[in-house]
Amino acid sequence: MVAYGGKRKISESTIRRLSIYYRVLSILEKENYETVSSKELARREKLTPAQVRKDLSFFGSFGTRGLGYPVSELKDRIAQILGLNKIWNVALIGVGNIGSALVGYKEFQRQNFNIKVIFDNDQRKIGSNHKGIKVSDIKNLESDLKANNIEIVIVAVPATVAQYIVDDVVKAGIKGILNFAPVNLKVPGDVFLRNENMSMELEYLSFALRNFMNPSEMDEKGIS
Amino acid sequence: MVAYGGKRKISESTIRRLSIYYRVLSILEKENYETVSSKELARREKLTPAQVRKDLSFFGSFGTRGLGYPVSELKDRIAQILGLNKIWNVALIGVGNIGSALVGYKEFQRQNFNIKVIFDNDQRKIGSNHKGIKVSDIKNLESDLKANNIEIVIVAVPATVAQYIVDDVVKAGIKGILNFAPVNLKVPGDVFLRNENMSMELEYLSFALRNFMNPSEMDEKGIS
DNA sequence: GAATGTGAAGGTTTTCACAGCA
DNA sequence: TGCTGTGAAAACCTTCACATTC
Repeated sequence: MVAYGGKRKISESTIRRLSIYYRVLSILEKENYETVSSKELARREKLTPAQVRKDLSFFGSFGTRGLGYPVSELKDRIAQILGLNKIWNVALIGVGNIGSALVGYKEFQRQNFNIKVIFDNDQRKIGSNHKGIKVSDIKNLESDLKANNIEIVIVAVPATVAQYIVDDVVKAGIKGILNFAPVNLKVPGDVFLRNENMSMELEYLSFALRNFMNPSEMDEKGIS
Repeated sequence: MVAYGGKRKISESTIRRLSIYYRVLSILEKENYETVSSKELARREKLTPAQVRKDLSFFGSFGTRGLGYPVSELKDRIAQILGLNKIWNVALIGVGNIGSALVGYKEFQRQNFNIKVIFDNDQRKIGSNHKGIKVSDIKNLESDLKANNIEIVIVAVPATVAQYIVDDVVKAGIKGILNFAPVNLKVPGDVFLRNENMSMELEYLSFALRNFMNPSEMDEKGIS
């Protein structure tokens, strides 16, 4: 949970849904909608209207009774809340399989996450170009992070070395880390660490297919 | 939530944590641990011992009082529960940025998710080889899915075409879909669909860094 | 009339605390 | 004694329902 404005507690789920609202509002804006109701917003993402209203109410009163929410304005407000109204300087460590996919990931760019530096320890990769971004030697980590005013670091290195890398990243003063390695990393109390585990959702599918005949069963009877 | 064994309700979070336990148990097994307590399991992943015990208790009594859980046995039991004790035949649609990263993703292989076929609509890619897997023409989707006994399909195509692709995948009788496109897809009630949204965690970091000085504040006071 | 904003109710998940067993 | 397994309590999250506003 999260305290906001010194008062209200905001759950992780609410923040995740803000991301979703932001995406839908971007689409609605392109489709030239001026306003949108909580009902319509909910329908588009299989949520409930009450949930949408409650989520938004934690941050203020953005709607008009009888009318709904102003699309562009709400989108901008959410961008502000999520911190998407500024460009984030991001560094990527590791241009292996996953790393190179992230470099070209359109969604990051669209949301103002700007990958400015890439690090690797492979001499064959160092100095080369990945979509216009030069690959730096991991040896220069601390100085290059500072030189580029990096605020967020994405770690896409093998699990075996991830902790060492993260230790160095922390030493360089970085406070936000996104980790793709399947390992629980230790960071000091003043560092935000999030993990992205791509096989978790596949495992969930595996569990579901293995144990149930169809999704509705998961809510109801179930089998052994 | 999920009903299991016709009785107990199991939450999505519990299943996600089973994935985590499975990973930790694999490591403990390699480190030659014979048993592990809920306390140690919790410590390694920043959970509580009570949580670990409760999660496991939904599926049976695997531990010994006074001693803990047998590592290898528990690992195997969880594999069974999650359906990881069989090889899953997986197809990947779209070998763009993300798609090509997934082909070589070690974690999938390690957990018995076997990408057998790759589809694309780009003539330059069709026929070529990606890490030993031939890229098929998306036109042959239905027949190739059947010929390879595919059970799970990973969708890694642009958001604009994802719904059309998924419609075809559903028509081919596939019941498990993992979607990487940032869009809410519609599937019939008998199909399991999970979404992987890689920018969501980055947005969460952005929110946290924007609004709080450090993680502990998120649980306590908070600022505006 | 239509749709927000929000206390209160209802439901779910986590934590507590302890009985029970090796 | 040490640690599991589990009802009960606490914390948390979602939904309801309605007063309020445009």
